Amino acid sequence: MPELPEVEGVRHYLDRLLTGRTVTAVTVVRPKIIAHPAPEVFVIRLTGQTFAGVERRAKFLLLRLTDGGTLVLHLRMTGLPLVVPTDAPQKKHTQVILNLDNSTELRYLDQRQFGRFWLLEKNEHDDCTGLAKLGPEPLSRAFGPKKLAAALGGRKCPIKTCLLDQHTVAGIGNIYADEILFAARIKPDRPACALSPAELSRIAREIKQILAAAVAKDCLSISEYDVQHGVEQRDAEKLLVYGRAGEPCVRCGMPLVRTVIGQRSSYYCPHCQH
DNA sequence: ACTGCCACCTGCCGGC
DNA sequence: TGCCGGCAGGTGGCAG
Repeated sequence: MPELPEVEGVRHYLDRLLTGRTVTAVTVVRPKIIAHPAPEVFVIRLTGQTFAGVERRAKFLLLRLTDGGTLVLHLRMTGLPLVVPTDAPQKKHTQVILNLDNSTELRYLDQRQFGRFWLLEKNEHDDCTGLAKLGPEPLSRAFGPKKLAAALGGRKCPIKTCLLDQHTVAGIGNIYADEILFAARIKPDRPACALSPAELSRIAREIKQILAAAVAKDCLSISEYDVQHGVEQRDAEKLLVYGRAGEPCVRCGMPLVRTVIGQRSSYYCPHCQH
């Protein structure tokens, strides 16, 4: 489901409802959701912990604990953490439950079961999560055209594939990759090594622009991340190309097309993206 | 090291 | 109505 902007919305939601709460009990419905440590150890170590705050790195949620440890969560495609009253009816696909000290519980739902939890100790440096290998955070000041050019190196694969590679830049997913390349007027299948410095600058600028706008919009509609419905809605009207094959391009009016790049659906305007 | 391809899962949708 | 293939916003691992 989520790319960086949606994960940021979830971060805000969890930070508001979890900070200061203590875990009174842990139920692991589906053990494979716990990537590290072993599920039994996970339960023992997490019980009694208090949340200090919730941060985000790329698409990872970092639930900081007051003892210096971190509960890491990646939602992958369909992960959905909800904080609900203890007596709320349990929904299908509930995978992990953390009871909290205020008669609420954090319920982790995940239809496709791709999401994962990791519980890291204060000074645990073993990177079982993959966090250490991530590329720069696209909205940080440290990221810009130079960083992008350096990360792309002379790679021959399509620029879209490179943007989806979390080692290049961290947090872009399939939808925003298409939106970014449309805004930068670059065809998604262009080999990264064939892009000019000016084109790379446009891409770097649009990465920041598109993601920042999406984060801002998500914060405004955070109430949409609704406990009742359990779904956050991406405003599809804001997407200019994704999912719009056959519709007229908002810039030139020519029909948008769908193709497949790196086994992922890709949408672009063959007339004004080069 | 890079690249392509598959696997991991469930559910939904359109076509026959 | 029902079955079947294709598709889904992510990533890790494998082979070449």
